Amino acid sequence: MFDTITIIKALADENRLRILMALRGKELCVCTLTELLDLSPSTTSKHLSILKQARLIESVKDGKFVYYRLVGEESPHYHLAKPALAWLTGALAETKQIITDRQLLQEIIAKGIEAAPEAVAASHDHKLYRHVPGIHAIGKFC
Amino acid sequence: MFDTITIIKALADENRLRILMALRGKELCVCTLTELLDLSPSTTSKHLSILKQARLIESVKDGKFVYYRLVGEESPHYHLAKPALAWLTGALAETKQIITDRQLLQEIIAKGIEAAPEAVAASHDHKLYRHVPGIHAIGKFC
DNA sequence: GGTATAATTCGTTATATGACGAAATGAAAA
DNA sequence: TTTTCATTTCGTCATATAACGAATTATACC
Repeated sequence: MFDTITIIKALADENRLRILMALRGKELCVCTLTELLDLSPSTTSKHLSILKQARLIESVKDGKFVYYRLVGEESPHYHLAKPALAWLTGALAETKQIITDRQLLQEIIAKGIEAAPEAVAASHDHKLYRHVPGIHAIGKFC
Repeated sequence: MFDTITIIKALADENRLRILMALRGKELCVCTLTELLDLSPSTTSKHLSILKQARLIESVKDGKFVYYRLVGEESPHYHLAKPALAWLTGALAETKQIITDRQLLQEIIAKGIEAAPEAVAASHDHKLYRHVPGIHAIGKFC
């Protein structure tokens, strides 16, 4: 019961719901999410730590960026997170705010790529892609 | 999105989760829930009003008692409430706290019936059953 | 009628939460 | 090496929340 309450409390904030919906099918770094939500970096980081403590998301460090993603099937916490995320997706994925976020996120990412074309070229050469915040796709880009 | 956030905030409290689980399959009045949760009547009433505003429960007045129940299929809010309640049931129904509550609730109801056998007799005669808080079963008693 | 009981509303209090900026940390770039 | 940038931690503030008791309303009982 305690785990479930922790999850619910983590879900009980609009910005954290937007984060979870933005992370469907991909990894995003803190700065990208900060721009999407229009919050201070410290606030965004705090929201991410709450979601992480609730075992809804996990993080990977890559150079100076920290990428967050929804917990994957291989995580021991997946069985608790999955039903909650499935419900949320059904309830929220096609709401105005989340549709707008999807659009905005595309623009934020496109802007980053345009600003650093050499980084994109490097990533095509299978080198590390550390110059722009960018995005890590998980499975298909949704 | 606003509706879903209202629902999540309504779920973000242990006592309200206990209420929702207690209401599965039956109607209960405020005084029975107050005894189950060991809270003041005003606090219990406030929790119920939050759940009602979130459209997760509805109420029926019967004499001096007010019975609360989970929103039924016929409610226009059912489509929003159902997935949330289904998730919760899966996550919580077999937790220690909720199992204990089921046991305790049986005892509270049994005690009320023992204290007023004539009321039970009246209910068997299809008369109104207003002397003890009691319980209204919805479908099978679960 | 008057009293007792169930429920709600209101005011108060203590705690929890979400926001920010400043400061600290760590890694890449110049 | 020094600087820059991404991130986190910490302290602070304003607001939201959960609890209670007192007062109010409505109904049943005597």
